[in-house]
Amino acid sequence: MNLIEELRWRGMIRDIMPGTEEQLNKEMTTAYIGFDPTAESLHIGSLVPILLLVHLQKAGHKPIALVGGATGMVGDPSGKSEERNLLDEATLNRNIAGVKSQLEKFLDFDLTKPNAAEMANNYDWFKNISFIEFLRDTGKHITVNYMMAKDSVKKRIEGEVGMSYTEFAYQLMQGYDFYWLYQNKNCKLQMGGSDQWGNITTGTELVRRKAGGEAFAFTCPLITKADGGKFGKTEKGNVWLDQSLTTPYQFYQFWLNASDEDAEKWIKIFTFLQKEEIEIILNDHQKDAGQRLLQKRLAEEVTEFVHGKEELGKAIETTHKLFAGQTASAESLSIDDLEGMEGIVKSDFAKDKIESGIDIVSLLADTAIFPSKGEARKMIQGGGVSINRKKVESVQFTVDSGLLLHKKYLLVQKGRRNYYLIKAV
RNA sequence: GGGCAGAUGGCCGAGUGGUUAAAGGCGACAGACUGUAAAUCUGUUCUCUUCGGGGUACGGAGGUUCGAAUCCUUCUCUGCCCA
Repeated sequence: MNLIEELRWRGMIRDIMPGTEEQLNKEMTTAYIGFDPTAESLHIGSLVPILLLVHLQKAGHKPIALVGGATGMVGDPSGKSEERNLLDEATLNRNIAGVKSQLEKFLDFDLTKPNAAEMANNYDWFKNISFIEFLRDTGKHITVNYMMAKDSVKKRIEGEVGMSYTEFAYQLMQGYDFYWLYQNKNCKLQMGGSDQWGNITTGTELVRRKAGGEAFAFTCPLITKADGGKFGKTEKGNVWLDQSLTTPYQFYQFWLNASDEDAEKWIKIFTFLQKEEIEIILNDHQKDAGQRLLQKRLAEEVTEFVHGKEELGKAIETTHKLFAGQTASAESLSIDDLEGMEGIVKSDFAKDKIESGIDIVSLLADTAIFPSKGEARKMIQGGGVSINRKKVESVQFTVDSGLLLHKKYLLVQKGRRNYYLIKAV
Protein backbone atom coordinates (compact mmCIF):
# COMPACT_ATOMS: atom_id res chain seq x y z
CA MET A 1 0.00 0.00 0.00
CA ASN A 2 1.26 3.44 -0.75
CA LEU A 3 0.73 6.26 1.72
CA ILE A 4 -2.59 7.45 0.35
CA GLU A 5 -3.95 3.93 0.05
CA GLU A 6 -2.98 3.22 3.60
CA LEU A 7 -4.50 6.44 4.93
CA ARG A 8 -7.66 5.71 2.99
CA TRP A 9 -7.91 2.30 4.53
CA ARG A 10 -7.43 3.80 7.97
CA GLY A 11 -10.26 6.22 7.33
CA MET A 12 -8.00 9.22 7.57
CA ILE A 13 -8.81 10.88 4.29
CA ARG A 14 -11.87 12.94 3.72
CA ASP A 15 -11.18 15.34 0.85
CA ILE A 16 -8.23 15.03 -1.46
CA MET A 17 -7.13 17.26 -4.27
CA PRO A 18 -6.65 15.51 -7.62
CA GLY A 19 -3.00 14.77 -8.32
CA THR A 20 -1.97 14.48 -4.70
CA GLU A 21 -1.35 10.78 -4.85
CA GLU A 22 0.71 11.10 -8.02
CA GLN A 23 2.79 13.84 -6.43
CA LEU A 24 3.54 11.68 -3.40
CA ASN A 25 4.51 8.75 -5.60
CA LYS A 26 6.71 10.90 -7.78
CA GLU A 27 9.19 12.32 -5.28
CA MET A 28 9.96 13.08 -1.66
CA THR A 29 7.38 15.71 -0.91
CA THR A 30 7.44 18.33 1.80
CA ALA A 31 4.10 18.72 3.56
CA TYR A 32 2.83 20.75 6.45
CA ILE A 33 0.06 20.98 9.00
CA GLY A 34 -0.67 24.02 11.11
CA PHE A 35 -1.45 23.87 14.82
CA ASP A 36 -3.14 26.74 16.57
CA PRO A 37 -1.75 27.74 19.93
CA THR A 38 -5.17 28.11 21.53
CA ALA A 39 -4.11 26.26 24.66
CA GLU A 40 -0.94 25.40 26.48
CA SER A 41 -1.20 21.80 25.44
CA LEU A 42 -2.56 19.96 22.46
CA HIS A 43 -5.42 17.60 23.11
CA ILE A 44 -6.24 14.29 21.52
CA GLY A 45 -8.11 16.03 18.72
CA SER A 46 -4.71 17.21 17.50
CA LEU A 47 -3.45 13.69 17.59
CA VAL A 48 -4.90 12.94 14.18
CA PRO A 49 -2.98 15.65 12.34
CA ILE A 50 0.13 14.65 14.29
CA LEU A 51 -0.35 11.08 13.14
CA LEU A 52 -0.73 12.26 9.56
CA LEU A 53 2.68 13.89 9.81
CA VAL A 54 4.16 10.76 11.33
CA HIS A 55 2.69 8.54 8.60
CA LEU A 56 4.00 10.96 6.03
CA GLN A 57 7.49 10.86 7.46
CA LYS A 58 7.44 7.09 7.72
CA ALA A 59 6.60 6.97 4.05
CA GLY A 60 9.76 8.94 3.33
CA HIS A 61 8.37 12.42 2.95
CA LYS A 62 9.35 15.52 4.85
CA PRO A 63 6.94 16.91 7.44
CA ILE A 64 6.75 20.48 8.68
CA ALA A 65 4.82 21.20 11.85
CA LEU A 66 3.77 24.79 11.85
CA VAL A 67 2.73 26.61 14.98
CA GLY A 68 0.41 29.48 14.29
CA GLY A 69 2.05 32.25 16.26
CA ALA A 70 0.65 34.85 13.88
CA THR A 71 -2.61 33.20 12.91
CA GLY A 72 -3.25 32.42 16.57
CA MET A 73 -3.34 36.15 17.17
CA VAL A 74 -6.20 36.47 14.72
CA GLY A 75 -8.40 33.45 15.38
CA ASP A 76 -9.62 30.84 12.95
CA PRO A 77 -13.38 31.10 12.34
CA SER A 78 -13.60 27.50 11.03
CA GLY A 79 -16.04 25.44 13.00
CA LYS A 80 -16.77 28.31 15.33
CA SER A 81 -20.25 29.77 15.41
CA GLU A 82 -19.10 32.87 17.21
CA GLU A 83 -16.33 35.38 17.13
CA ARG A 84 -13.43 34.29 19.28
CA ASN A 85 -11.78 36.17 22.06
CA LEU A 86 -8.28 37.21 21.26
CA LEU A 87 -5.57 35.76 23.42
CA ASP A 88 -3.19 38.11 25.12
CA GLU A 89 0.43 37.97 24.17
CA ALA A 90 1.75 36.35 27.33
CA THR A 91 -0.74 33.50 27.06
CA LEU A 92 -0.03 33.11 23.40
CA ASN A 93 3.71 32.85 23.91
CA ARG A 94 3.26 30.29 26.62
CA ASN A 95 0.94 28.31 24.36
CA ILE A 96 3.31 28.45 21.43
CA ALA A 97 6.13 27.11 23.56
CA GLY A 98 3.92 24.35 24.98
CA VAL A 99 2.56 23.20 21.64
CA LYS A 100 5.96 23.32 20.06
CA SER A 101 7.60 21.13 22.67
CA GLN A 102 4.83 18.56 22.32
CA LEU A 103 5.06 18.37 18.57
CA GLU A 104 8.79 17.86 18.86
CA LYS A 105 8.22 14.60 20.71
CA PHE A 106 6.42 12.90 17.89
CA LEU A 107 8.50 13.63 14.83
CA ASP A 108 12.02 12.73 13.85
CA PHE A 109 14.24 15.79 13.60
CA ASP A 110 17.43 13.89 12.87
CA LEU A 111 19.21 16.18 10.43
CA THR A 112 21.26 13.42 8.89
CA LYS A 113 18.09 12.18 7.24
CA PRO A 114 16.92 13.88 4.08
CA ASN A 115 13.36 13.92 5.32
CA ALA A 116 14.08 15.33 8.78
CA ALA A 117 11.06 17.05 10.27
CA GLU A 118 11.03 20.81 10.70
CA MET A 119 9.24 23.20 12.99
CA ALA A 120 8.01 26.55 11.80
CA ASN A 121 6.22 29.49 13.32
CA ASN A 122 4.34 31.69 10.92
CA TYR A 123 5.01 34.70 13.11
CA ASP A 124 8.54 34.57 11.73
CA TRP A 125 7.40 35.66 8.29
CA PHE A 126 4.33 37.64 9.18
CA LYS A 127 6.14 39.94 11.55
CA ASN A 128 7.97 41.57 8.65
CA ILE A 129 5.03 42.07 6.34
CA SER A 130 3.31 45.43 6.40
CA PHE A 131 -0.42 45.70 6.06
CA ILE A 132 -0.16 47.58 2.78
CA GLU A 133 2.27 45.03 1.42
CA PHE A 134 -0.07 42.21 2.35
CA LEU A 135 -3.08 43.86 0.75
CA ARG A 136 -1.24 44.65 -2.47
CA ASP A 137 0.74 41.46 -2.90
CA THR A 138 -1.55 38.85 -1.46
CA GLY A 139 -5.08 40.18 -1.08
CA LYS A 140 -5.11 41.22 -4.70
CA HIS A 141 -4.94 37.63 -5.85
CA ILE A 142 -8.06 36.44 -4.11
CA THR A 143 -11.55 37.82 -4.64
CA VAL A 144 -13.95 38.46 -1.83
CA ASN A 145 -16.45 36.36 -3.75
CA TYR A 146 -14.09 33.43 -3.49
CA MET A 147 -13.53 33.98 0.19
CA MET A 148 -17.22 34.35 0.91
CA ALA A 149 -17.99 31.04 -0.69
CA LYS A 150 -16.06 29.21 2.03
CA ASP A 151 -18.17 27.28 4.47
CA SER A 152 -16.61 28.85 7.53
CA VAL A 153 -17.54 32.29 6.21
CA LYS A 154 -20.90 31.39 4.73
CA LYS A 155 -22.16 29.90 7.97
CA ARG A 156 -21.29 33.00 9.90
CA ILE A 157 -22.75 35.40 7.38
CA GLU A 158 -25.97 33.45 7.20
CA GLY A 159 -26.06 33.02 10.95
CA GLU A 160 -26.94 35.72 13.37
CA VAL A 161 -23.66 36.56 15.01
CA GLY A 162 -21.74 37.98 12.10
CA MET A 163 -18.03 37.93 11.65
CA SER A 164 -15.32 40.49 12.06
CA TYR A 165 -12.98 41.50 9.26
CA THR A 166 -10.20 40.03 11.37
CA GLU A 167 -11.59 36.53 11.22
CA PHE A 168 -12.67 36.93 7.64
CA ALA A 169 -9.06 37.64 6.75
CA TYR A 170 -7.85 34.52 8.52
CA GLN A 171 -8.02 32.32 5.47
CA LEU A 172 -5.78 34.71 3.60
CA MET A 173 -3.16 34.44 6.31
CA GLN A 174 -3.28 30.67 6.28
CA GLY A 175 -3.21 30.79 2.50
CA TYR A 176 -0.13 32.93 2.67
CA ASP A 177 1.55 30.41 4.97
CA PHE A 178 1.22 27.78 2.31
CA TYR A 179 2.51 30.16 -0.34
CA TRP A 180 5.48 31.11 1.83
CA LEU A 181 6.33 27.50 2.58
CA TYR A 182 6.00 26.66 -1.10
CA GLN A 183 8.42 29.39 -2.06
CA ASN A 184 10.92 28.94 0.75
CA LYS A 185 10.70 25.26 1.69
CA ASN A 186 9.43 23.75 -1.52
CA CYS A 187 6.40 22.60 0.43
CA LYS A 188 3.77 21.27 -1.93
CA LEU A 189 1.22 19.65 0.31
CA GLN A 190 -0.95 20.80 3.15
CA MET A 191 -2.97 18.51 5.34
CA GLY A 192 -5.39 19.16 8.15
CA GLY A 193 -8.79 18.44 9.61
CA SER A 194 -11.73 18.60 7.22
CA ASP A 195 -12.78 21.91 8.77
CA GLN A 196 -9.58 23.31 7.31
CA TRP A 197 -10.44 22.50 3.72
CA GLY A 198 -11.55 26.05 2.95
CA ASN A 199 -8.41 27.62 4.39
CA ILE A 200 -6.22 25.07 2.68
CA THR A 201 -7.68 25.61 -0.76
CA THR A 202 -7.17 29.35 -0.42
CA GLY A 203 -3.53 28.39 0.00
CA THR A 204 -3.32 26.19 -3.07
CA GLU A 205 -5.10 28.93 -4.98
CA LEU A 206 -2.53 31.49 -3.87
CA VAL A 207 0.32 29.21 -4.83
CA ARG A 208 -1.20 28.84 -8.27
CA ARG A 209 -2.01 32.49 -8.89
CA LYS A 210 0.90 34.16 -7.15
CA ALA A 211 3.67 31.70 -7.90
CA GLY A 212 2.22 29.86 -10.84
CA GLY A 213 2.98 26.66 -9.00
CA GLU A 214 1.04 23.57 -8.19
CA ALA A 215 0.18 22.63 -4.64
CA PHE A 216 -1.81 19.76 -3.20
CA ALA A 217 -3.95 19.04 -0.21
CA PHE A 218 -5.95 16.49 1.64
CA THR A 219 -7.90 16.51 4.86
CA CYS A 220 -8.85 13.92 7.43
CA PRO A 221 -12.38 13.57 8.75
CA LEU A 222 -13.21 15.02 12.12
CA ILE A 223 -13.30 12.29 14.69
CA THR A 224 -16.77 11.59 15.99
CA LYS A 225 -18.37 9.29 18.46
CA ALA A 226 -21.11 6.90 17.52
CA ASP A 227 -23.42 8.40 20.11
CA GLY A 228 -22.99 11.85 18.61
CA GLY A 229 -21.04 13.24 21.55
CA LYS A 230 -17.92 15.29 21.19
CA PHE A 231 -14.74 13.30 20.77
CA GLY A 232 -12.04 13.80 23.35
CA LYS A 233 -14.13 14.92 26.26
CA THR A 234 -14.51 13.24 29.60
CA GLU A 235 -16.18 14.24 32.81
CA LYS A 236 -13.05 16.22 33.53
CA GLY A 237 -13.07 18.06 30.26
CA ASN A 238 -10.61 17.76 27.42
CA VAL A 239 -8.20 14.89 27.20
CA TRP A 240 -4.83 16.59 26.89
CA LEU A 241 -1.54 15.25 25.69
CA ASP A 242 0.31 16.94 28.53
CA GLN A 243 0.52 14.53 31.43
CA SER A 244 0.25 17.26 34.02
CA LEU A 245 -3.20 18.09 32.61
CA THR A 246 -4.40 14.57 31.88
CA THR A 247 -2.51 11.85 33.71
CA PRO A 248 -1.40 8.83 31.70
CA TYR A 249 -3.84 6.78 33.75
CA GLN A 250 -6.74 9.02 32.77
CA PHE A 251 -5.49 9.03 29.21
CA TYR A 252 -5.39 5.23 29.16
CA GLN A 253 -8.84 5.07 30.71
CA PHE A 254 -10.24 7.36 28.04
CA TRP A 255 -9.38 4.91 25.30
CA LEU A 256 -10.31 1.89 27.36
CA ASN A 257 -13.81 3.27 27.76
CA ALA A 258 -14.44 3.61 24.06
CA SER A 259 -17.56 1.90 22.75
CA ASP A 260 -17.12 -1.07 20.43
CA GLU A 261 -18.22 0.91 17.46
CA ASP A 262 -15.83 3.77 18.13
CA ALA A 263 -12.90 1.57 19.07
CA GLU A 264 -13.16 -0.25 15.77
CA LYS A 265 -12.69 2.96 13.86
CA TRP A 266 -10.21 4.49 16.25
CA ILE A 267 -7.76 1.61 16.31
CA LYS A 268 -7.15 2.19 12.62
CA ILE A 269 -6.73 5.91 13.02
CA PHE A 270 -4.80 6.19 16.25
CA THR A 271 -2.44 3.23 16.08
CA PHE A 272 0.18 2.13 13.61
CA LEU A 273 -0.94 -1.49 13.70
CA GLN A 274 -1.04 -3.16 10.34
CA LYS A 275 -4.18 -4.23 8.58
CA GLU A 276 -3.68 -7.94 9.20
CA GLU A 277 -3.08 -7.45 12.88
CA ILE A 278 -6.11 -5.22 13.32
CA GLU A 279 -8.25 -7.82 11.58
CA ILE A 280 -7.07 -10.45 14.03
CA ILE A 281 -7.82 -8.17 16.97
CA LEU A 282 -11.29 -7.40 15.69
CA ASN A 283 -11.95 -11.05 15.16
CA ASP A 284 -10.80 -12.01 18.66
CA HIS A 285 -12.79 -9.19 20.12
CA GLN A 286 -15.98 -10.38 18.52
CA LYS A 287 -15.60 -13.84 20.00
CA ASP A 288 -15.91 -12.41 23.47
CA ALA A 289 -16.71 -8.74 23.42
CA GLY A 290 -16.92 -8.61 27.18
CA GLN A 291 -13.16 -9.05 27.40
CA ARG A 292 -12.75 -5.80 25.52
CA LEU A 293 -9.56 -6.90 23.87
CA LEU A 294 -10.09 -4.24 21.26
CA GLN A 295 -10.30 -1.37 23.71
CA LYS A 296 -7.35 -2.67 25.71
CA ARG A 297 -5.14 -2.87 22.69
CA LEU A 298 -6.24 0.55 21.49
CA ALA A 299 -5.56 2.10 24.89
CA GLU A 300 -2.16 0.45 25.13
CA GLU A 301 -1.00 1.51 21.72
CA VAL A 302 -2.09 5.12 21.99
CA THR A 303 -0.88 5.59 25.56
CA GLU A 304 2.50 4.20 24.67
CA PHE A 305 2.77 6.43 21.64
CA VAL A 306 1.97 9.55 23.62
CA HIS A 307 3.40 8.85 27.06
CA GLY A 308 5.89 6.05 26.56
CA LYS A 309 6.20 2.50 27.77
CA GLU A 310 6.92 3.29 31.38
CA GLU A 311 3.87 5.48 31.90
CA LEU A 312 1.73 2.96 30.09
CA GLY A 313 2.94 0.29 32.51
CA LYS A 314 1.93 2.38 35.49
CA ALA A 315 -1.44 3.17 33.99
CA ILE A 316 -2.15 -0.50 33.42
CA GLU A 317 -0.99 -1.38 36.90
CA THR A 318 -3.29 1.17 38.48
CA THR A 319 -6.12 -0.03 36.32
CA HIS A 320 -5.60 -3.60 37.51
CA LYS A 321 -5.59 -2.57 41.13
CA LEU A 322 -8.70 -0.50 40.85
CA PHE A 323 -10.78 -2.58 38.49
CA ALA A 324 -9.48 -6.10 38.01
CA GLY A 325 -10.49 -7.24 41.45
CA GLN A 326 -13.76 -5.42 41.76
CA THR A 327 -14.89 -8.29 43.89
CA ALA A 328 -11.78 -8.27 46.02
CA SER A 329 -12.20 -6.23 49.15
CA ALA A 330 -10.41 -2.98 49.65
CA GLU A 331 -8.77 -4.53 52.69
CA SER A 332 -6.81 -6.83 50.43
CA LEU A 333 -4.91 -3.95 48.88
CA SER A 334 -1.43 -3.52 50.28
CA ILE A 335 0.10 -0.24 51.33
CA ASP A 336 2.21 -0.34 48.20
CA ASP A 337 -0.87 -0.87 46.10
CA LEU A 338 -2.53 2.15 47.58
CA GLU A 339 0.50 4.41 47.54
CA GLY A 340 1.69 3.27 44.17
CA MET A 341 -1.43 4.12 42.23
CA GLU A 342 -0.77 6.85 39.75
CA GLY A 343 -3.57 8.98 38.53
CA ILE A 344 -5.84 8.91 41.48
CA VAL A 345 -6.26 11.98 43.61
CA LYS A 346 -4.55 11.79 46.97
CA SER A 347 -5.17 14.05 49.91
CA ASP A 348 -4.16 14.22 53.53
CA PHE A 349 -6.55 14.50 56.41
CA ALA A 350 -6.05 15.06 60.12
CA LYS A 351 -5.87 11.69 61.83
CA ASP A 352 -7.32 12.82 65.14
CA LYS A 353 -10.50 13.98 63.44
CA ILE A 354 -11.02 10.53 62.00
CA GLU A 355 -10.20 8.85 65.29
CA SER A 356 -12.84 10.87 67.07
CA GLY A 357 -15.29 10.10 64.27
CA ILE A 358 -16.39 12.45 61.54
CA ASP A 359 -19.56 12.50 59.49
CA ILE A 360 -19.10 11.46 55.90
CA VAL A 361 -20.42 14.70 54.43
CA SER A 362 -17.89 16.87 56.25
CA LEU A 363 -15.08 14.53 55.37
CA LEU A 364 -15.87 14.65 51.67
CA ALA A 365 -16.20 18.42 51.64
CA ASP A 366 -13.11 19.06 53.77
CA THR A 367 -10.91 16.91 51.56
CA ALA A 368 -12.19 18.80 48.52
CA ILE A 369 -13.42 15.59 46.95
CA PHE A 370 -16.63 17.55 46.71
CA PRO A 371 -16.75 21.32 46.47
CA SER A 372 -19.45 21.65 49.10
CA LYS A 373 -21.34 19.68 51.67
CA GLY A 374 -24.52 20.09 49.68
CA GLU A 375 -23.02 18.36 46.67
CA ALA A 376 -21.54 15.60 48.76
CA ARG A 377 -24.93 15.02 50.33
CA LYS A 378 -26.67 14.93 46.97
CA MET A 379 -24.23 12.44 45.57
CA ILE A 380 -24.52 10.17 48.60
CA GLN A 381 -28.28 10.27 48.36
CA GLY A 382 -27.99 9.31 44.72
CA GLY A 383 -25.87 6.31 45.71
CA GLY A 384 -22.76 7.62 44.04
CA VAL A 385 -20.19 7.42 46.84
CA SER A 386 -18.31 4.43 48.12
CA ILE A 387 -15.73 4.08 50.85
CA ASN A 388 -13.35 1.14 50.69
CA ARG A 389 -15.50 -0.23 47.88
CA LYS A 390 -18.64 -0.25 49.98
CA LYS A 391 -21.45 2.04 49.02
CA VAL A 392 -22.25 4.73 51.55
CA GLU A 393 -25.92 4.17 52.32
CA SER A 394 -26.73 7.18 54.42
CA VAL A 395 -25.65 10.78 54.80
CA GLN A 396 -25.52 10.11 58.54
CA PHE A 397 -22.68 7.66 58.04
CA THR A 398 -19.79 8.26 60.41
CA VAL A 399 -16.20 7.58 59.50
CA ASP A 400 -13.90 6.49 62.29
CA SER A 401 -10.54 4.81 62.69
CA GLY A 402 -12.10 1.38 62.31
CA LEU A 403 -12.45 2.00 58.61
CA LEU A 404 -8.85 2.95 57.98
CA LEU A 405 -6.98 0.52 55.79
CA HIS A 406 -3.60 -0.26 57.31
CA LYS A 407 -4.63 2.20 60.01
CA LYS A 408 -3.97 4.99 57.61
CA TYR A 409 -5.93 5.03 54.36
CA LEU A 410 -9.42 5.53 53.08
CA LEU A 411 -10.26 4.64 49.49
CA VAL A 412 -13.08 6.84 48.29
CA GLN A 413 -15.00 6.41 45.04
CA LYS A 414 -17.05 9.14 43.47
CA GLY A 415 -19.14 7.50 40.83
CA ARG A 416 -17.73 4.27 39.55
CA ARG A 417 -14.51 5.46 38.11
CA ASN A 418 -13.21 8.38 40.12
CA TYR A 419 -10.93 7.24 42.89
CA TYR A 420 -9.52 9.25 45.77
CA LEU A 421 -7.11 8.20 48.47
CA ILE A 422 -7.35 9.90 51.82
CA LYS A 423 -4.32 9.54 54.03
CA ALA A 424 -4.67 10.10 57.75
CA VAL A 425 -1.74 12.09 59.08
C1' G B 1 -25.26 59.28 12.31
C1' G B 2 -30.65 57.25 11.63
C1' G B 3 -34.25 53.15 11.91
C1' C B 4 -35.56 48.23 13.50
C1' A B 5 -34.85 43.75 16.33
C1' G B 6 -32.50 41.56 20.38
C1' A B 7 -29.62 40.44 25.36
C1' U B 8 -32.98 34.83 30.29
C1' G B 9 -29.30 29.53 34.03
C1' G B 10 -23.02 25.62 30.68
C1' C B 11 -25.75 26.07 25.65
C1' C B 12 -30.54 26.50 22.96
C1' G B 13 -35.11 28.43 24.32
C1' A B 14 -40.26 29.52 26.94
C1' G B 15 -42.00 33.11 30.05
C1' U B 16 -44.97 40.17 29.29
C1' G B 17 -46.78 42.35 37.07
C1' G B 18 -47.62 37.94 42.12
C1' U B 19 -48.16 30.10 43.52
C1' U B 20 -41.02 31.85 38.97
C1' A B 21 -34.86 29.39 41.41
C1' A B 22 -37.71 30.48 36.34
C1' A B 23 -41.31 25.42 31.35
C1' G B 24 -39.03 22.40 27.60
C1' G B 25 -34.76 20.58 25.02
C1' C B 26 -29.42 19.73 24.74
C1' G B 27 -25.18 18.96 27.47
C1' A B 28 -23.12 17.30 32.15
C1' C B 29 -23.13 14.16 36.66
C1' A B 30 -25.08 9.88 39.33
C1' G B 31 -28.02 5.23 39.76
C1' A B 32 -30.12 0.57 37.39
C1' C B 33 -28.73 -2.79 33.43
C1' U B 34 -23.85 -4.25 31.31
C1' G B 35 -18.33 -5.42 29.48
C1' U B 36 -14.99 0.25 33.90
C1' A B 37 -18.78 -0.04 26.94
C1' A B 38 -23.01 1.34 23.60
C1' A B 39 -28.37 1.60 23.68
C1' U B 40 -32.34 2.07 27.24
C1' C B 41 -34.73 3.55 31.82
C1' U B 42 -34.54 6.64 36.52
C1' G B 43 -32.73 10.72 39.41
C1' U B 44 -29.83 15.32 39.93
C1' U B 45 -28.14 19.81 37.56
C1' C B 46 -27.31 28.61 40.56
C1' U B 47 -25.04 28.58 45.34
C1' C B 48 -24.41 27.76 50.76
C1' U B 49 -26.69 24.88 54.57
C1' U B 50 -26.71 22.82 61.37
C1' C B 51 -31.63 20.05 55.83
C1' G B 52 -35.33 24.02 59.12
C1' G B 53 -33.78 27.35 55.71
C1' G B 54 -30.45 31.31 53.78
C1' G B 55 -28.02 34.06 49.71
C1' U B 56 -27.68 35.55 44.82
C1' A B 57 -29.95 35.57 39.64
C1' C B 58 -33.20 36.87 33.83
C1' G B 59 -26.96 42.49 29.89
C1' G B 60 -25.41 47.20 33.62
C1' A B 61 -27.38 51.30 36.56
C1' G B 62 -31.56 53.88 38.37
C1' G B 63 -36.99 54.26 38.93
C1' U B 64 -42.55 52.87 39.35
C1' U B 65 -45.09 49.20 42.58
C1' C B 66 -47.11 46.05 48.55
C1' G B 67 -44.66 42.96 44.74
C1' A B 68 -40.64 43.26 38.53
C1' A B 69 -37.32 38.55 34.18
C1' U B 70 -41.89 41.02 33.05
C1' C B 71 -43.62 48.38 33.23
C1' C B 72 -40.54 53.27 32.73
C1' U B 73 -35.62 55.94 32.10
C1' U B 74 -30.74 55.48 30.78
C1' C B 75 -26.22 53.11 29.51
C1' U B 76 -23.50 48.98 27.27
C1' C B 77 -23.27 45.18 23.79
C1' U B 78 -25.06 42.20 19.35
C1' G B 79 -27.58 41.50 14.66
C1' C B 80 -30.20 43.53 10.42
C1' C B 81 -31.41 47.75 7.25
C1' C B 82 -30.52 52.95 5.60
C1' A B 83 -26.91 57.02 5.15
